Amino acid sequence: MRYSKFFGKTQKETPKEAVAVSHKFLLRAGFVHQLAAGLYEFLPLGFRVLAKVDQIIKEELAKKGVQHLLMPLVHPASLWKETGRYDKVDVLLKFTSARGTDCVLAPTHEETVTDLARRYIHTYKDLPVVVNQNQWKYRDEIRATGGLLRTREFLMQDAYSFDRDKAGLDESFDKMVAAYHSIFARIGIPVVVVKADSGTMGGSDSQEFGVIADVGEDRIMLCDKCDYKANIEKAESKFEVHKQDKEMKPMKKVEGKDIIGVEALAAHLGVPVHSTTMTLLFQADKEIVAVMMRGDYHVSETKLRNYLGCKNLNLTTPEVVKKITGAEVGYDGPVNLPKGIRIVADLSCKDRINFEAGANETHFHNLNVNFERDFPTPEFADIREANDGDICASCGKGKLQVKNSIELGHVFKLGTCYSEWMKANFVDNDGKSKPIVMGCYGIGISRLIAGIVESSHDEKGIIWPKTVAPFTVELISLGKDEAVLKRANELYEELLEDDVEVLYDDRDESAGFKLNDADLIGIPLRILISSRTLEKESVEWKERSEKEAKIVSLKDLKKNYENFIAR
RNA sequence: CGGGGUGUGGCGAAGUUGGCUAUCGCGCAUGGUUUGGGACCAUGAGGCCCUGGGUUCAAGUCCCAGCACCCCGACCA
Repeated sequence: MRYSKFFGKTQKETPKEAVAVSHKFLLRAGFVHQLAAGLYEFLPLGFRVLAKVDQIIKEELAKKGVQHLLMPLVHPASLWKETGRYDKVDVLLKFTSARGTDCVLAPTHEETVTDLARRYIHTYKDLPVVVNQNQWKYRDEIRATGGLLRTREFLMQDAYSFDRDKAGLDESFDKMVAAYHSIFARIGIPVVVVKADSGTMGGSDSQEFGVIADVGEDRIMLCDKCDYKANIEKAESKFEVHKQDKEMKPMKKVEGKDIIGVEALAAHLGVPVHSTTMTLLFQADKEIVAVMMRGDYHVSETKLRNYLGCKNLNLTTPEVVKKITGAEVGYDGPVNLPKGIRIVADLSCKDRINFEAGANETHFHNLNVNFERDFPTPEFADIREANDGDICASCGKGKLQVKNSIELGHVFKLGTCYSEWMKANFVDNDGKSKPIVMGCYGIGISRLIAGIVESSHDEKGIIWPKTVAPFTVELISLGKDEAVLKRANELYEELLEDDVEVLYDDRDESAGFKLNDADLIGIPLRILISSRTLEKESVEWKERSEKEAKIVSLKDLKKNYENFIAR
């Protein structure tokens, strides 16, 4: 392709909306254009990258026997009502067709794929099977951010496995995890795999594939001694145990007016932060639960939700707090709560003696509170979000470090929830009808592109890995010298003959202009011809990832190129 | 969903207490000089100053309403 005829040009100035590095470079270099919030057009450069990633994913999955298919973007609402997700998924865009049918734009495809399964899978002999599609999704996010990092409409690879039992699912799952590793390895992006929560998808044993980057919205914890890795929502750590009093002291009510935050409170009361207690009232489905957390930790709502086994979990409103405790928010405590309120305390609260807690009276706290004596001993559970620097629960030695990560892929063992909701059953070899055991596996393809840029760039622009670069070679001619232009044109034709994906910058522009554009676009190999190089029957050879260029003679070009590709 | 911010040629911006023909840089077109790290000269094209309403002799500028986009937050008691 001649750059002079190419659709989509570079820009010198960064559009003001771009904050994330990937967003800036992808816009400036002409890979994408923003149509509206969270909606992007892929220009020829961007589309070429998208197509390559798409292709790599399909090839790697096919190697594992995964079969490709394609399901619609528009679904009848009835399908979503079957699983109950019609009213539950808040990013679901609902609309009515011209014929008056209620429809949704698919944010994911469990419903349609399970519908296909119940139509086409009848016997255990049809199992196991894994199907995949790379299809657009629409999620009506309230807030799209960071360019391609979080869009409303995005291309996603989503595969679904069907097995006759749990053991089969484990096998399919492992196969898909292996496929994901080969996909990311082939693309050349370093991924970190962490344990994660399965969220509204349902299921268990979920793992996230992410790339570490400051702009990432996920926080993951990595142990610096062992290979324990987990999303912060799930991470398990050891809490520091502090020396406790031997004897219980009498409980004492003290004033702490207008003191916000545990640190200020601890200072005011003259007690260590770890002996303070936050008591939070949660609405867990229909039940109200009081949650006690040691002052130096925060509640992991994910852990709490999993422990309680509830679907919806929210903090109660200040009005409800007032009604239940009789006090303003901020003074809730476990003592004198109305009878029947379930109390769950984090493990870090256990074995404490003489701790602080809110007094359920505006402006007042209790000191020297004790379990059993002052209120019924609560249930204890790990509902704590690990702090940066906590000791790893897995090896007991290393420290957990928090890193930001961009979630690129997510795999879940769904089990039988969808097949039960939608009656996708098969007849097993014992003659009994059983629900199909499912797994699902997704990669955000458009987000992956942003992830690649986030993890592979320098101050001048993008550095594309060879496998997904929009072109493999950028050929640049410098100057107006007839001989140079002639040789460059010949070389361009030769490269095309050899099926090399080449972008030929044939524009009549200054050297700096063209070289800066090349750095920005980030094509892995740059071959430059000028009168200076032509004198020596050679070209300048510069790999985007290398600092220095070298001179390669024209007759050795092909050999060098073959080596470059093979590397 | 809460808070904050921004809307002016394709991009980035300036535009004072309301005032005369809406300004600058980049980009674009034409001609010429240049060509190894975003060259230069000359000429030129390109505007519903987000939309609607209002105030005024006069509105890019003030007021009201709306729309769009961006950022932060959305449990920390």
